[in-house]
Order: sequence, then structure tokens, then C-alpha cells
Amino acid sequence: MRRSKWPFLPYKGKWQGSFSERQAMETLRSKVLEEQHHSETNFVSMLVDCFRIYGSNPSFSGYSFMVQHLLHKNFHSYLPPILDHLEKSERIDVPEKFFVNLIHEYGKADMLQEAVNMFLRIPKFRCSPSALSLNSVLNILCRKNDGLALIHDVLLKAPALNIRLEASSFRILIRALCRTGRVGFAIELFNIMQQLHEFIPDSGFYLLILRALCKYSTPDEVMKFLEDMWNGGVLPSTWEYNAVINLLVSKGRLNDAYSILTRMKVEGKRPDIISYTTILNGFILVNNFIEAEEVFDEMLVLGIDLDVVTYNTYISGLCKQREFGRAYRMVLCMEKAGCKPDTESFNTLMDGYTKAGEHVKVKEVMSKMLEKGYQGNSRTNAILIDGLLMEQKPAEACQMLMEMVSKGLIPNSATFNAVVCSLCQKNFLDKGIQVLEEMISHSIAPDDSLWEALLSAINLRREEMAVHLEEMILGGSRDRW
DNA sequence: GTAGGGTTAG
Repeated sequence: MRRSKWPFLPYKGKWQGSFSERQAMETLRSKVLEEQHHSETNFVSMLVDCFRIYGSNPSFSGYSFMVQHLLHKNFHSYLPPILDHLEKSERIDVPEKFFVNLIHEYGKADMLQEAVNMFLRIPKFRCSPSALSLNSVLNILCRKNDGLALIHDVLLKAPALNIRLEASSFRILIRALCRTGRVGFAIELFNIMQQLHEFIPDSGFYLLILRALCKYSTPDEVMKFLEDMWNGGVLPSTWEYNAVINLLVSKGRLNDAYSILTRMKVEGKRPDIISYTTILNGFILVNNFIEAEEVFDEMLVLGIDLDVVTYNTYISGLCKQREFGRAYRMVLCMEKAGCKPDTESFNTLMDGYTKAGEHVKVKEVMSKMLEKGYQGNSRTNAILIDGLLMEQKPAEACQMLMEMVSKGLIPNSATFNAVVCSLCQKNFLDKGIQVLEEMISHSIAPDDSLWEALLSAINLRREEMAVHLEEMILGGSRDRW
């Protein structure tokens, strides 16, 4: 519907009021725009004067406009006088939306205490706050770590403001607790919400907590909560089940992980490529190649389109079984099966050959990779360095590592540590220290074995020098002194 | 309606 262009709509029963307010607002708008701000600008009198010209007091729109203007200009410190004035304007009942916005803006400006104070002050503006205001303040407090400490106080004072906590408020709190890894408290609050406040949680609550448990908790806790969910008639999606499987696999609980896969099928949710690859990898990690093979076969039977991650995982399994022929063929043939290998496919194969001491084959795969147009990445180099260390060639490994660094490919701590250790053990103390300096400049922490190797190399050097010095002194004193 | 989540140097 089109709104009338004319301002002659009844406003508080008087169109004159509306008209003069419009004029005052126009004046205020232009005044604010042309005003060159300096520290002594008095925004309250600017507001009051604009309205006084037309014989009235500032309307709510006037206050609101001024507040918006100050927020827009980031003049937060000029707000208090305006707000004080609004508080004393007894004929204006301030709508709650105004405070929700203000609290949000204080949050954006990191003025958390001001936001809390504003929230607690709402009734003084002839407004009854609801869960809307409470949620807005909880939202900003939950986002920042500094804010979490203020939540307790806000919750304690909420009843005095006549605000009833709603499910949405609990959701904000539980989400914050989950995000910061305090899942135990989240579950506690979740229980309080159901028992004391008699809320029936929707599936969103369960999923929020389940996801956090997968990230921060133990398999037992996750399985326990999963039981609760099932009993509560809430079924996780494939997404959540995959997170559960991932946790179980990472803790070596392969049987539990596999039972989740079975459960998914019972619930009619088809486990996807992520579910299967995670389990496939799990069986390979614990050297259970028979089960791994079965999982892989099941994927093929179900017609799941294998992707490069699945292939790479499977290839790593073949390498662990020293089935290098099959692994090599798979890297070369997977493209025909509809999946282009990536650098990691070659890396996996090279890593397998390296661990088996097949250094000639490593070079062969490397040239194959380059021939096919793939560039090595930092892991390729790390694998090659590993090979050189195994061949007892620490100086060459060191050179390769330094070349990597100069190209901006920063190896991880394991590679750095291994190179420094080998250098020290072979008595290349200076080179070792040079690499150590490089590590430290990239904030990579040396591990205990490195310090040990370094110290024994230093001791060895000291003994050599002591012997050398002794010989020098004994030899020289005879003639000169 | 979609991506995301899964491998991978110890």
C-alpha cells in the first residue's frame, strides 16, 4: 500500500503535533549534518533547541535520530547526557527496540559494561524489558571472553526486571558454553532448563551439545549423550554422526565407530563418503587391513563415488602392507576410474617407499610426479628429507631444508627436529645450530630429543677442545716458557 | 538451495 505523502495523520490526537515534529526533525537533520563537531558540542541543547523553535519538547524520533547519529559517528561518549535527558522525558515511553539496538551497538564497540548498565536501566525509561533485551545483552556478552564474567550478574538481576528466561535465552548461553569448550556446564544448564523451567528442548539443543562433545569430550561422554538423544527421540543427522565417528576413530574405538555406521543404516541414513573414509582410515591406522578391505568393498558395492581423499587413504593402507605394486598402479590408474590423483597421492606413495628404505623407487615416483605436471609441496620435501636422514646424509638433508625455507616452504616441527638431531649426532654442530636458529625464527618449538642431541654434541665438542688445548699447552710450554 | 565434515610427515 502506498503511504500518503501528507503528514496530516493523527498523531497523539493532534496533527499539529505531527507537523511541528516534522519541521523540528528537518531542522535537526540539517543542523546535525552541517555541524562541525568539536569537543564542546552540546548535543542535548542542539536537540532541545530544534524542537523548542516549534514549541515542543524533543520527540522520541528526535532522541532516536540523535542517538543513531552519535553511534554512526562513533561518538559513544556523548550518549550519556542524551540518555539522561530521555530518561527524564516522562511523556515518552521508550520502545524496547531502542535498547536492543543500543545494546547491540555497545557490543560492537566492546563497551560491555555500558551494555549491561543500559539493560539494567531500561525500566527507568518507562519500558518493561522482555527476553528480547535480555537476549541482546546475553548475545554480546557471550561473544567475548570478557563478557562471560558479566553474565552471572545479568542473570541474577533478570528476575527483578520481571524477565522470564525463554528457550532462546538458554540457547544463547548453551551455545556460548559449547563454543568455549565448557560442555559440562552446557549440559548442566540444559538439564536445569528441562527440569526447572520445563522446556522441551528441540533437536537444535541436542545437536549443539553433541557437536561440542565430539570436539571437546571423551568417547564415553559422547556415547552417553547419544543414548539420551535417542531416548529423547532426537536422531542426529549424517553430519553429526560423522563427527561422532571421527572422535571414536581418533581414540581408536573402531568397533564403536563401526556400530555407529550400522546404526545409521538402521535409521535409514545412508552413511556417506565421509563416514566411510573416516572408518577406512581408522582400520588402516590400527593395521586392521582385513576390515579396511571390507569397508572399501562396501563402498564400491554401494556405488559411492570415490574421491581423492578415499583413494589416498586406501593407498596409504596398501603402503603400510608393503603392497607397493598395487599402490603404485592405483596412483597411476585412479584417473581412469574418474578421480585425478593429487600431490598427496604421490606423497603417500613416496612416503611408503621411504619408510621401506626403497630410496630408488622414491626418486622414480618423484620424477613420475613431475613428468605428470605436479609440483611437489612442503610435505614432498619433508619426505625427501626424511629419506636423506635414513640414508645417513644429514648434510644433504640440511641443505634441502634450507632451500625449502628460502622458498618460503616451512617444514613442520618433526622435520626440523629430525634434521637438527641428525646433524648433532653426526657432529655437524654449527649446521645444527644454524637450523635451530631458523626454527626459532619461525616460532617452531624444538622438542626434548633435539635439546638432548644438541647438548651431547656440545659436550663432545668441549671435550675435543679441551684435549686440543691440553696438547697445545703441553707441546708449546717446552720451547717457549 | 549449498558447503562442510573425512587423509597427511611424530
